[in-house]
Amino acid sequence: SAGDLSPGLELKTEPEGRPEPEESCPVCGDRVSGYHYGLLTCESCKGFFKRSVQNNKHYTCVEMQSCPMNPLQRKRCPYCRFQKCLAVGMKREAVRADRMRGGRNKFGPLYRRDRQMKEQKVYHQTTTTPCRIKMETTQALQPTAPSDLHLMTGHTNVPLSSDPFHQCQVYPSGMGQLGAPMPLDCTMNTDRGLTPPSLSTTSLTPASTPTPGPSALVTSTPNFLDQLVEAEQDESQLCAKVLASLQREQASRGKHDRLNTFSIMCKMADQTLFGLVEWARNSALFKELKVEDQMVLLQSCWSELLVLDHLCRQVSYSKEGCIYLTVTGDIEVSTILSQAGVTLSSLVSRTQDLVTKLRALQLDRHEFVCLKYLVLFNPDVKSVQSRRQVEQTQERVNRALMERTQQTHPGHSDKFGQLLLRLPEVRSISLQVEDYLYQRHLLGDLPCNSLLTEMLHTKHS
DNA sequence: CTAGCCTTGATC
DNA sequence: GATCAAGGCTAG
Repeated sequence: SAGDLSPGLELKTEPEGRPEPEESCPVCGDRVSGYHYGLLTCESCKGFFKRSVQNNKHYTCVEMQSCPMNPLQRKRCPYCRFQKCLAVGMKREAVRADRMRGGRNKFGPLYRRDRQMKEQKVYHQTTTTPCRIKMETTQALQPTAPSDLHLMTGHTNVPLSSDPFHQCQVYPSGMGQLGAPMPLDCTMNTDRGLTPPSLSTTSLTPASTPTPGPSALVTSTPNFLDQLVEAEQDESQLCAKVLASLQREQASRGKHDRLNTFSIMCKMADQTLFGLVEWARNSALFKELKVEDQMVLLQSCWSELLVLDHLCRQVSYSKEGCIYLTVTGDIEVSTILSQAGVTLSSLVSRTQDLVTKLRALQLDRHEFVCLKYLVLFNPDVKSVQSRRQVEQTQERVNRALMERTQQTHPGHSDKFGQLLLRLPEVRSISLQVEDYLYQRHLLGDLPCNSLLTEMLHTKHS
């Protein structure tokens, strides 16, 4: 029609209109065209980010990874541009793997909240008499507002390593859209009460009741190992927990926003971690330790326990050439290797090698439990107070393991020694896992408020 | 490859 | 039915 005023012109000729909702693109400073992949950006950065993620681009910078980003120079270095995109908080998850058009995703509410917050800001700038209704909305929004993880990434130059799982989406069966909308996936986990509590000092304290005298366990009994094994948690229980947690998560998302494999694995790891902490806290041997020692031990070995747990699951359940992932069914190793980046590929193949070795050794449940205890009771952990006690327990389990392997495999050359020789590799893998997870965490890929993140943080702080 | 404009479609 | 963030298309 005759109007034909470009929006830009319209704004310039209307200085006293609304207090300028026009922002500049946080990536390059160009004019924003709307919310794209998590925040307000310009049209070109939207397109650039989409192409980069869709085609799994890996750029390199020929300069110092700090190239200027403005509308004129943004084309020069896609590496720095993409880094900037991630740093300001553009979300890979918002790029659809199935390329489905139209519709909305889980960021809809986020966008609305962001808008409201901006409105509030403007409102407070322009008036000094806040009205009640507005205050109420602000309060309601306050707690969830600044939770974005990417704020913490700042301008770190995390190398854009593997970006494996974003393309391969898995749809666990039975994931309907249940009612109960969750506030926002990146906010507080209100259901923490149902799952084992977090590792913070407060939560560990009440459960630990240092047994005064020598318990039945501590005096050497012939069933020592059996008792340890009995305390193990059931695999099907874990599976149910993971599924429940995944269903909660999926329920809070839209159809377009299916959890990808990486998110699913994070959830699994998180639930497993809860289970492991619970396992330790319920263990009679562990309860005898001071709470502070319990803390530092768990903080030191959680990833090893996680790896060990994974290994045992693979030895027991996985098919040849596949990784058994509890809820997603089997995933072929070759598939992962073809999609994963360097770090993850190496992790997967190292782990698979270990699985092969442990399978050849015919690792059984009793031995696995022993290994877990050996890892947990690590007297070499710095700042352990009752070092002697930890040492003695470790030695005790060690002896039990030795006796058992000699009993059950009298003909086996040295199963005991062979098992112990695997532990350094477990440790090494676990460290690599931590590194990998921390990198993904910095990229904003890890769900916030997970025990996993908490553990990562205590180590890196 | 870039970026402006176009088409889609779940949600409001 | 309007909205508006997804993906698609295509000159440059």
